[in-house]
Amino acid sequence: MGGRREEVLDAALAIADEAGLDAVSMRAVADRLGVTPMALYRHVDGKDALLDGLVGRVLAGLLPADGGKELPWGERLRALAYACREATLRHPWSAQLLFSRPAVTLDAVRVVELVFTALLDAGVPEHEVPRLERLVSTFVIGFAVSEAAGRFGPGRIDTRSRRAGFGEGELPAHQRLAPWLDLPLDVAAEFDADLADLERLIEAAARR
Amino acid sequence: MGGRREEVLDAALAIADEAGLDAVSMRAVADRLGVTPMALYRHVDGKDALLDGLVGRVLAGLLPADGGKELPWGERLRALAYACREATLRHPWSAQLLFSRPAVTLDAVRVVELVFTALLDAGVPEHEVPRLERLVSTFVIGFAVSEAAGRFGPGRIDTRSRRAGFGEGELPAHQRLAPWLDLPLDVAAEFDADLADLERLIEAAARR
DNA sequence: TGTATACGTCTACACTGTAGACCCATGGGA
DNA sequence: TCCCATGGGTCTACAGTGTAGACGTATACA
Repeated sequence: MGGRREEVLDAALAIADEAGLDAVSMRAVADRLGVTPMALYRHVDGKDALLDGLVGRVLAGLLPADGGKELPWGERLRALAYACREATLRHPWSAQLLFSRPAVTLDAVRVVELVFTALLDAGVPEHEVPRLERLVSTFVIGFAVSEAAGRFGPGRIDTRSRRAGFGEGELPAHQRLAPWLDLPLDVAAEFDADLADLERLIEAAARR
Repeated sequence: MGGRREEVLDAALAIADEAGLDAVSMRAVADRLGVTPMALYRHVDGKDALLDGLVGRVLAGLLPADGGKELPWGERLRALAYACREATLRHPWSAQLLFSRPAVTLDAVRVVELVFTALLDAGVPEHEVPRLERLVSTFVIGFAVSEAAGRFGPGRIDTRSRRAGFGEGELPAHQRLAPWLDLPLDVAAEFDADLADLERLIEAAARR
C-alpha cells in the first residue's frame, strides 16, 4: 500500500539527478512512469509535496548505517557533516531545496537527535544544546549549499559592474590578500578546517 | 542611459515585496510599468538576469551609510550581520535567492571587503582571512535564510511520518531536552549569542 | 536629409500545474 | 449473485509561464 508513492519519488529523483531540478515537471515524471500527469495526484498532493518528498529522500540518506555509538562525539559530528556535504555533491539540485523547504520529516528529526546526543556527550550544558545544534547545522547546510551553488567558485564579477568600475585603490584588503585569493580553493580541506574550528567552539561552550 | 533598467528592477522589487517572489513574472513586471512583457528584454537579459538584479539590490542595501571606520572590528562585523538579517526580514523573498543565485556583483565584493578588513584588524593571519570570511558569511546568510524560511519555527512533523510513528523511547535526547525545546525561541537573542561565539572563534584564530 | 539608437508592440510557440469528470479492475460483504 | 467501495488511471480543458522573431516609431546626432 502506498508503494506507488515511492515509485513516483524514485522517478522524480532520477530526473533531478539526470537533468536538474528544473526538469522535474509533473509531465516529465509521469512520462517516465508511462502514465498521465494527472495520475500522479493519486500519490502525491501536488508539485510542492513532491519536492518535499525529494528532500525527505536526501535527508534519509544522511543517517549512518550503523549507529556508530562507540565513536567519540567529534567524529560522529564530522561523519554527519561529511554525509551532508556528500549528499549535496551527489545531488546538487537538493541544495536548492534544503533551505527553501524546511519540511521537518521524521528523518530530519533523527538527524537532529544524533547531533543532540553528540553535543550532550561533548559536555555542552543542556540549555545551550538546541542553540548549538542550530548553529552547527546552519553552517553545515549553508556550506554544502554554497558549494553546490558555486558560491565558493572564482569570484566572477559581471561585466557591467566591472565597467561601472571601481578605482584600483578602492579595495585595499582585496589587494593585500590577493596572493591567497588567487590560490585554487581546496574545498574539502577548508571544510575540515571549518569543522575543526566548530569543534573548538563547542568545547569552549562546554567549559562554560 | 540605462536608467530604465533600474525602473524595471524597482517594479520587480515592489511586486516581490507585496506579493512574494512567485508573483514576479515578466508579465506582472511589464503590467506595472504599463508595458508589454517583451519590452523588458531591452533592459534585462531574461528572467534569471532580472532575479540576479534583485539580489544585487538587496546586497547593495547591506553597505553601511557611513564607513564606520572608527568602530572596533567586532562591532563592524556585527553591524553587517544585523544588516543581513534585517534585509531578509524586510524582504523574505530574497532569502530564496541569496544562496541559489551566487551572482558576485560589485556590491557583494564591497561587502566582502568590509569583512576582510574587520578580520585583518582582528589580527587574523592573512592566509586564514579568506577562509574565515567564508565561514562567517556562510553562517550569517544561512541563519537569515533559515529564519526567513521558517526553519527555526516550531518543529512540525508532517502527520504521515508521525503516524509511521517512532516509539517514545526512540528519541532520548529530544526527551531529555524537552524543557528547552518547548521554550519559545528568541531568534534575535540566539543570533546575538551565535555572533558572540563566532567572535571568540575569530579571536582564537588570531591567537594562533 | 539620412541614419543610429533606444524603446515598445504584436504574434506565436512550447511549456507549466492542476481542476473536474469519467472509466475500470479488484475484492469483500449482503 | 449482486453491490459497491477503493485504488489506480485517462481525457479534456484552463489559465499561466518565459521568450523567439519580426515589425514599428521617436528622438538625437552626422
